[in-house]
Amino acid sequence: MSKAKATSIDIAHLAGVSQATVSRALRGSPLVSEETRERIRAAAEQLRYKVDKNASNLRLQHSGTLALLLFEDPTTDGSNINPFFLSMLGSITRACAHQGYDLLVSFQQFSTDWHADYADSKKADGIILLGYGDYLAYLDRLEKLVAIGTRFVRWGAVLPDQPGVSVGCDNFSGGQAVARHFIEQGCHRIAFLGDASSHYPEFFERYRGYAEALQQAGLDVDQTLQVDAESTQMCGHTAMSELLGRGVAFDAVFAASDLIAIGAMRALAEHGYKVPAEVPVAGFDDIPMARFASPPLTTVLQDTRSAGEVLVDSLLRMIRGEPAQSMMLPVKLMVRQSSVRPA
Amino acid sequence: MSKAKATSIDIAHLAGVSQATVSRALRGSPLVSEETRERIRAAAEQLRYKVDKNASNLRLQHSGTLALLLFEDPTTDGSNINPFFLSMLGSITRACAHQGYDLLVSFQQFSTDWHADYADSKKADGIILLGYGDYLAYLDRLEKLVAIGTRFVRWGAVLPDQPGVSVGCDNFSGGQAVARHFIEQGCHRIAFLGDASSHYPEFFERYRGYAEALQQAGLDVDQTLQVDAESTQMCGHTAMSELLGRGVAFDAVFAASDLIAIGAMRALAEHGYKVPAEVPVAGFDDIPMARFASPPLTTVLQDTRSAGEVLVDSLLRMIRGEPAQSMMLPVKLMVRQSSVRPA
DNA sequence: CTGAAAGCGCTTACAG
DNA sequence: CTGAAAGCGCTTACAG
Repeated sequence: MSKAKATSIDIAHLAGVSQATVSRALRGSPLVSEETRERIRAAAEQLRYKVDKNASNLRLQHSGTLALLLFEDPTTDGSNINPFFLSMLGSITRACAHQGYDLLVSFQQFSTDWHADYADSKKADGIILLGYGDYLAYLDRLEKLVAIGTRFVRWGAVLPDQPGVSVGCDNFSGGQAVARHFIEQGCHRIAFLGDASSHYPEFFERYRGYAEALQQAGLDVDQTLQVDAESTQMCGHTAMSELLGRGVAFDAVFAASDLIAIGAMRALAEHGYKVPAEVPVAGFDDIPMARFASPPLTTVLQDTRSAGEVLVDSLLRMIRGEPAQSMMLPVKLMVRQSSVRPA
Repeated sequence: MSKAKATSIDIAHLAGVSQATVSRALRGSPLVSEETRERIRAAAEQLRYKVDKNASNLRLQHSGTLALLLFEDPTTDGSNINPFFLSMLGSITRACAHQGYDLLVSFQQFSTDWHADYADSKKADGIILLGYGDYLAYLDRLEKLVAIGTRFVRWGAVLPDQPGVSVGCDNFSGGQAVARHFIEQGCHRIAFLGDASSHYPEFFERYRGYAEALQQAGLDVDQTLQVDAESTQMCGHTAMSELLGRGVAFDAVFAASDLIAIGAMRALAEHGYKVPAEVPVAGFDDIPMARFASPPLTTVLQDTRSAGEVLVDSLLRMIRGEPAQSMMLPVKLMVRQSSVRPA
């Protein structure tokens, strides 16, 4: 199609210098005279020369690339990615660009033996782990990663004694804020839709915050008001139907994620309940569609923008051999119509 | 942290063979006896060996990687990526994984001199171009890409005589379908919100489809019913306000994208108009939040899933040196509440 | 300030 | 079926 790509030798010939000098000039070494450098730059431009990254990386023993591994729970229908992760992906991409790193994106089946392939094969200098799934099943993989010295950060619940570095939001406070918001409006029997066990620590923290708020208000934490659900609309719909089927009284619904909340609202509507007049509802995440739900969904904002920056910064710090710690990001209750009973 | 990564030489020593044989065995060459191969596989596993991609790629002169360049219009607020592109990104990622390719994701300022850096530097074997922006300004870059033999596909309007390979949906038919849907309900003065010039060919095709449907129905195409807007909610809001300010009569609104439609619906609500009772509205794209808009938004589905597959397949075909052509994907009108006047 | 040379870790003709 | 050797295109100590 077009003649083969120019190499540094071609530039050297054109500029009348050695190949080594071309490399130095282009990498900005101070050992090259301005005059020579200019000549080389011109030659490089003329031949549309670009440093071969494979050769350069091989020599430098690094890649200038970060890998983002997106885990998806295999139980989801697989056709659409959770919008929360998509927006994390957007912010991580931006943060990488800012730092001059490339970002390799990959979906992983939770079952595959993914650990460290990217790092071991030198395709990436470090790894960002993103996604839900059974945390306990995932834990020993993390430990293995730490053991072999792979640099990685993960997004998720930030708990004591975790392997590696984690970045997550303050799920506990978020759960607390939602529960308090309902309690302030006089709700006493607040249902919780979402898994609440150490298998899903993010949801569990939200649940713990919710339970704490109830107890502080002198309210019971009633197990029959909790229904397991993973983060999809369908699960939300199912869980809500399940709750309605139980026949227990409740006066508010706290869904562990926005997708669950949206599914739950649909179930409520199908059963003839009015949100928020009869049942106030709140979610968690503040995905883009939350504000466009009907009614607009009260939720807890996870700031994906700063989350992406913190993830990338922490990882880069580890790559440079600097210390990096786990970090918990603040959340913010976004009160919208779905949770506010008309006066 | 941990000892240096194992190389093929380490494996060779361990397995008692030459380094060349290790390479052959691991690449599945038939020139290696099963017995030897097994021994090597075991040694590799024991040392947790992974082929160094930089070395391998350098030798093989390819990268096994595709680059996705996401252009964003610099006039948007920059904090959030268009959800439509996000879902394209999701589907492209999946398609790449399917084909065993890695995906490098990068945001590009429309102004930067992006062309072919990824390909020239051998970081990627081919490029996928995604994003709006002034098409005319972008055209000569495409031509340059073609000239230097870069393999790429772009998502966008599929027009005659375009440089390179394009994949896009049938915007014309989509626009036509929306207009007809309104006309069937007796609407005569359908406003169009969105740019309608060759600078934005996707919107323009939608507009042309709309105009064609009007003419076929014997209706006027009234220029005062068209308002420029880029694909953001804010622009939609502004455009709708502008239209209302003009004081011209209209009985339906066709927004060139869902984001525009959602912004327009908010403006309509602020001005006291009921959708769809007083003004039916439709959008384009079918982004996830469309069905959760209030009322749920009638729109034109672009099948991002197959779009991603077609983009990746076409690019891979080009990389293999096979012929690849531009392709137009079918669309589907999704009728929801926002466009249907109550009887 | 510049050049000759070694070497990063692979893959694959070439020879056996 | 296996090994010795060349070479992919860089970067950087070493020598001048």
